[in-house]
Amino acid sequence: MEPYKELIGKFQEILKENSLKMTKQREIILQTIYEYEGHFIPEGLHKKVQESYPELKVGIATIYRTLQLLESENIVTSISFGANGKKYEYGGKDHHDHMICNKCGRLIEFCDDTIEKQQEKIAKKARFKIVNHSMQIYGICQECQENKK
Amino acid sequence: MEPYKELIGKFQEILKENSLKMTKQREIILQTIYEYEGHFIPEGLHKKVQESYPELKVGIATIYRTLQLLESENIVTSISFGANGKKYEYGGKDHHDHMICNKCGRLIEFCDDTIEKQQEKIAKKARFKIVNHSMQIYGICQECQENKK
DNA sequence: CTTATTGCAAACGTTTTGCACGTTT
DNA sequence: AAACGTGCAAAACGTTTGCAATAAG
Repeated sequence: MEPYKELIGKFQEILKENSLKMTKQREIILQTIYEYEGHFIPEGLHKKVQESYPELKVGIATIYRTLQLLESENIVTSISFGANGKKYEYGGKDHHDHMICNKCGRLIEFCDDTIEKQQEKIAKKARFKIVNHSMQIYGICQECQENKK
Repeated sequence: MEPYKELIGKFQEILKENSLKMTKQREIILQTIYEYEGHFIPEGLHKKVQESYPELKVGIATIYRTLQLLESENIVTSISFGANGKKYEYGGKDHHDHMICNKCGRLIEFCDDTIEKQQEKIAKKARFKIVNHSMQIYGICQECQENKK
């Protein structure tokens, strides 16, 4: 995975290009996301940031504003859950999709070239310009199948 | 497409199995969904129901409660838009996935056998039991590409 | 010194809930 | 009669916004 140094350099470039400023908050948020294992929700990120840097009193609004910025730059990606908000993850890994367990909520990652290529074909036919895509398979994960009660 | 008579029969069975009751509201909502062309949001469904049966004063809560029930029985399916709610559609048609225009919000349907089969392969490998799946391709639809400003 | 960014609290839109009243079984 | 469903209003939820104060360029 991309080293943190590279990531923050890329972020600084993006900021410069858009006449935005590098702040302590943005740096901490980026770092916390980079170090986050797996998927997270804005509130969880907020708690982690507050725990690590209580003296800064980072507000939840800043978390949301920064996530918006990072998502628009494809540094993080998100999956929506209707009224239940979004889950985010750091996007520096390879592209992948998710299987989502209906019982325990776990996200299992996968990626598949055949599907990726097929998507491109479909979009081309409809003259649809792909920006992004996501695919979810819902069901029951192996563990929950075994723990059935 | 499945005739309405069959649909309502199926619905009545589901209700009986779960010791739920058939009400005027549930019937009207089911019928309105069946007749809905394309995708809808809960508020739109609510308006349509109210217009057709103003004397019943169906509340938005009943719409949400009924949609929950119908979705859990796979009679409708939904796509989430994070904080922006969900779009629903009647699920009695053949399975299909969506391309979603980031500009105008339009949903374009497609379906593809290659992808469907590939999904099954992937799930089998992970011993994940598929209940459902959904796939979205985000981007810009043809029309919005032409109307670019 | 100009402009962007922040935290806070209030506002927002969607969805859910508590409750007394109605309806279905 | 018992159990479930309803409309209503209020609450809850995740998210966004207005604003005065603060910090970065």
